[in-house]
This record gives sequence, structure tokens and C-alpha cells, in this order.
Amino acid sequence: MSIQQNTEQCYCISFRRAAKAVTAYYDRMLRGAGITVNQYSLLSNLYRSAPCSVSALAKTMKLDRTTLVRNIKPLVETGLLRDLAEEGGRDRQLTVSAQGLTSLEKAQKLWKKAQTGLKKYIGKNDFETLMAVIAGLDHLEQR
Amino acid sequence: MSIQQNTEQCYCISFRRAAKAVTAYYDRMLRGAGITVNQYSLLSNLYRSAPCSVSALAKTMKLDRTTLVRNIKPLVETGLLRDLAEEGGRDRQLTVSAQGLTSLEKAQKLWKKAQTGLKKYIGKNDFETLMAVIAGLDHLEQR
DNA sequence: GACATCTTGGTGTATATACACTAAAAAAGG
DNA sequence: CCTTTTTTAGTGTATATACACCAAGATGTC
Repeated sequence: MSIQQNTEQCYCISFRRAAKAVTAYYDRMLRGAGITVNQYSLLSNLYRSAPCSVSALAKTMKLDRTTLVRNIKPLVETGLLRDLAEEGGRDRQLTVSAQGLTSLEKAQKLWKKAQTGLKKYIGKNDFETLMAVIAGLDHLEQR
Repeated sequence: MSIQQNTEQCYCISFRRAAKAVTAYYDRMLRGAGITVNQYSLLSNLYRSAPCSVSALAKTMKLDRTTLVRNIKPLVETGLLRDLAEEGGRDRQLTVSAQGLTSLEKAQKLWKKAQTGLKKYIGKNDFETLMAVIAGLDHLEQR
């Protein structure tokens, strides 16, 4: 029976809301390319290391392997990704398709505008502080 | 055919990763209370405004109403929440149950440690900058 | 070469999130 | 009082995320 009512904001929820807001902003900026920022991230990461297995891409993107399995599925279905692996083999050899490349090109242009826009919105000084701090949060788990 | 390889990091993905890391940190800190930080947020928000409809709570928490419908479900099933509304009525009257209150108490103690810990980890100066900036991102959508 | 272990991919389940849509109750307008 | 509009709740579907677990191919050890 000792719940305090007047507590400060939950910083974790603030972070989640911020990520949500930034994601919505990027998704809106990328709308013309027909892909979301998450899909853009997947495509551009894959482009850099294709042909590539799911596991390898997961390491690159710091995501769980099974998360990627699900995220890749719609991209294969819509033809933006392809798997070059032979039948019967185990490792997949994922690559960006020609169609995927077209989307990626469009998206990259819009993405750059989003990057610049966000930086400008936040302001150069704060932005640098911000990015340095959130990069450091990767190691929060080890504490 | 003009994809640039050496682009900077995607700030949006950085935000998402940060939110993920902070969430994992809070969830770990709250483990002793048996609820996640998301559930803690729901419970404490509800506690402040109970009895309360789903729609009202959604406004408070700045979440989609249908998101809350799903998030509430397991909490009702495990008995942390209850619905005081009469049969046949439309508005729900959600409240934290006695069991929920126990969890909430435990969680609040641990949550405070998490809040302090995060602030300390980031450092007071940067922390204040950070929080001011991410609070301002709410209005990014309108740009 | 046979067996044990590691790697890789995938599914089941769970949480978190939101849009489109439906159902039904409540409020407003006449 | 009846009709229209608004409010409220919920489901279907979709993306994003990850843990537990399974299946099967690859590798290593003896």
C-alpha cells in the first residue's frame, strides 16, 4: 500500500516513444520508395554483404536470427530479395534482386533527406551528444 | 545503379536499438517483480486514473487503443487487472487488482533503481540534454 | 566411417504495435 | 420517440521482435 503517485516520467517509455516517432518520420519520408525504414535497413545491409546467409546478416544487423527470418519473408514474396542457394543446401544466399535495387536506390535518396532533416530538427550540437550517448547504450546490458 | 556503400549509420535504427537496449535493461531490473517495464507502465498509468476505460488509458499512454486491448489481455488473465464494469455496458472500468498492487509496489522500487541507474550510466549533463531532445521528437511527425 | 557437436534455418508462441474494419452502446438532433 | 452520429470495444491482419525448440546439414574426433 505504498505506491507513489508523483513519480517522474519513465525514461524507458520515453526512449520507446522516441524510437516510434523517429520510425514514423522515416517511414513517411520513405513512402515514395514503397518500403519502410526497417526494410530499407535490411536491404542496404544485405546489399553490402550479399550473397549472405540469414545468420550472417543477423550478426551484421544486431538482430535475432529468427527476427530476420520473418522480416525477410515479405521481401522475398514481393520480389525485392532472392535466394540464390541451390536446392538441398543449408545456407541461404540472399541477394537484393533487380527490383529490390530499384527500390533501394529510390529509398536511399529519400533516406538521406530524412537523415539530414532529423539532424537539422534536433540541432547539430545536441545531435552529436545524442548519437554518442545512444551508441553507448549497447553496453548497458552488461551492467 | 547508383547505390552508395559508404553511407553513415541510420539514425532511426540507432534509436530503435537504443530503445531495445534500454527496455532490456529495465526488464532485467524489474525481473524480481514478475512484470516487464511495459506492463509496469500500464499498471502505474492505470493506477493513477482507475477506474478507467481502454480509450481513456490509451490517450494517457499515447498508444493506440487497439494496442492496449492486446496488452491488457494477459494482465487480466494473470489477475493483475480487473474490469469492474457491469455486464452489458460498453465502457470498461479497468482497475489494478490487489495482486496487481503487490506487483506494482515491488516493481516501483526496482523501477526507481533502474531510473537512477540509467541516469548515472549516461551522466547527468548528457542525460538532461538527451531527455529534452527525445521529448521534442513527439512533434517530429508534424513536420 | 560412425558418432558427437556445431551451425543454420525454420516454426511455435509470446509481446508490442497499429491500421482497417465491424459491432454495439451512448449521445445528439429532430 | 426515432434516426443519425459519436464513442467504445474488439477482431483481422500486418510488421517487428525474440526465446524455446526442432530438423537437418556441416564439421570434427576418434
